[in-house]
Amino acid sequence: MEDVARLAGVGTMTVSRYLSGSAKVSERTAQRVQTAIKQLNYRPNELARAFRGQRNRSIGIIIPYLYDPFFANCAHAVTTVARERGYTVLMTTSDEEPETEFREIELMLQRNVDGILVIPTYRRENRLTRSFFGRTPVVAFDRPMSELGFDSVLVQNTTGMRRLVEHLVGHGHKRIALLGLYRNLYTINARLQGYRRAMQDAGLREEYTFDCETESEAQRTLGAMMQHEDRPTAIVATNNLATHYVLNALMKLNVKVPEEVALAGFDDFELADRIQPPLTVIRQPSLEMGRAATNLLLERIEQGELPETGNRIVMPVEMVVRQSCGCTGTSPQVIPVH
Amino acid sequence: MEDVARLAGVGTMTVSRYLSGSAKVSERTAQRVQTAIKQLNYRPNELARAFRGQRNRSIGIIIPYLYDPFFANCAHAVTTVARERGYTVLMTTSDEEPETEFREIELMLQRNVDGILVIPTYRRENRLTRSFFGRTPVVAFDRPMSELGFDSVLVQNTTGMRRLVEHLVGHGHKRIALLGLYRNLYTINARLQGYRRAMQDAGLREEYTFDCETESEAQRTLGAMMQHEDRPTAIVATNNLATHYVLNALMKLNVKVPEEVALAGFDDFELADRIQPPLTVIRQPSLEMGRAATNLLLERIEQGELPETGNRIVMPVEMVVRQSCGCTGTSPQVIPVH
DNA sequence: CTGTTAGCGCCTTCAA
DNA sequence: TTGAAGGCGCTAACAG
Repeated sequence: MEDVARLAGVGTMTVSRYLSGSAKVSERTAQRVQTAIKQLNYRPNELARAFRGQRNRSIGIIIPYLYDPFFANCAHAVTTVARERGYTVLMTTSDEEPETEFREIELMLQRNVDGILVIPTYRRENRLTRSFFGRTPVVAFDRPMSELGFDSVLVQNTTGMRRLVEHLVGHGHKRIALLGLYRNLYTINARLQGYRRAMQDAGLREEYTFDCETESEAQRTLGAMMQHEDRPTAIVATNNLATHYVLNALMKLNVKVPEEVALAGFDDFELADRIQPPLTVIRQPSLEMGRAATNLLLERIEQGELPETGNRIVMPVEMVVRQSCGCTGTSPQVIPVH
Repeated sequence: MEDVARLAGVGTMTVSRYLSGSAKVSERTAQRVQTAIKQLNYRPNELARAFRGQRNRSIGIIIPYLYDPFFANCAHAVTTVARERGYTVLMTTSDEEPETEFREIELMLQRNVDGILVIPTYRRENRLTRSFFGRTPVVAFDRPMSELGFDSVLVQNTTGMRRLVEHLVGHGHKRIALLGLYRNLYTINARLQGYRRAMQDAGLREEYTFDCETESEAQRTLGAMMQHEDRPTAIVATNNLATHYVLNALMKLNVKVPEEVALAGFDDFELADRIQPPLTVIRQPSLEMGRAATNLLLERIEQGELPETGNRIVMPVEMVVRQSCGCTGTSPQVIPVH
């Protein structure tokens, strides 16, 4: 910067002001500075700026996996919003490991990010306290953070699953089973609650299991279930992986969907309407969530205020009715869930 | 740091040395420093370190889209390797816009990243020269960078497609059409070349079109093609999106796969074996690519040497033979491509 | 509108 | 083995 200043015959502050626009610079000097910058091929050192000033114009995001399309979509929205608003994104994956998550958050804090977006790992982490983060804003995302004072962006897990089950009840099903995966995940548990509520409301007997950690276990579980005399006539799955396990298991068991058993899942996926039968699912607004969470975080950063008690933003979901539930329409119907 | 030093009754340098291990610190002082750090809850400021020193322990990565599973997988591998080797990742998306890409790269350079990983947008960018990057190592990824001196990590696009076509020829097909998308993408063009070579080698007439930019255009194109008297008996698609368009179009046109026309695609996807019929595809090693590219970049960074002429690492692909090509095996066969 | 001074937190260099 | 001085590139604060 000094070189530029010298070449332009001004002080470094003039260059600084020209670059940041923090104060007026006369037309003529601006021109000269401009020229000098071009000539020297000068690039301001963002690192020095960040180091000097208070704000860094960067945020950190920690996600369990990037190969999960739902998370990847969220992450895409985050990078997009951040870019539009002039922020740099430090991104890392936790592999659902609390230890990794903790270390990576600490590293980001040490890099003075202005704020942190996190999809917290499911193990209770009493280390992720407000005091750990100091005055750095944090927004939790997809799963709330237990400690008070953290904003959270969530979806309507409970209501979504409830509507899905109600839809199956509407088809006349009396025996509806839930097959699940990762019970200790917040989202999964919330969906389970939705299922339970819907079943209770309909006066039906609940029947749920989380014994399908692997494809073969799912097959055994379903095999046993379907041999039973009063076997379920409909199944809901708590998440994509569970849906796929169930689908594969039913195929191997030669059970026809939806003729012999109806099926519905939570979380839409790209080919849900290309497979046979097209799947009825709850769709989560992944891009909107990423956008909302990032906007909220940037608001907090720019406002400079930490919330007293963390806000909860709950995003609505949609039911995408295709054919696996027993409906016969040829094109999917999208129904908002309230 | 000064506070810590004061509390421990030592100089700041001792603290610094203790933290970085750059010189010996006596057992006793180490203890005292350690305690002081704990007491004050001190965290070293990575930003100041990066600002001061030459190396930053951070890399940047620019990807077109994170919602594309292939890219997301690559990105996952990048974050994993970087984390293991103690690097922070600045990630952003270009949306395939050269302008955005350029600005974001510049921003990363201004943040003094130690190296940059980029999946370059397809428009020729004469601005991305060696001199633009200065002494910052760059590894291009999935698509090579035209300028000399950039390392590139690619897959066997040409050979992969060639084998795929040869496989169809092996099924006895004489009329094999290629349907493509994004012809100006390096990867797509390379695959086209593979198709052409295979067809020439087999003495067959080439028939390829890139008129399927949208689903409806694909349908029109295929509709016309299939009405023809000597219509193709097999189709290859250049990428996932093209495959899906073709699949949907064929379904709407009521053409049975593989009975009436065989189909094979480039790039595997999660549900390729759940759809009807299960798709025969070329599988790209996305995670391995991400790993290889990151390792190469970190090598360059730690070696501190820029390559004279960019190396090309070409990763092998696999052919996953399922049923859409006309094979009848019930479980997919994975065949390495040489 | 413009320049001067000082200091952000760390580490390289030199001296003890 | 330890400490003191100085400066990385930038900008807030205060003059002019």
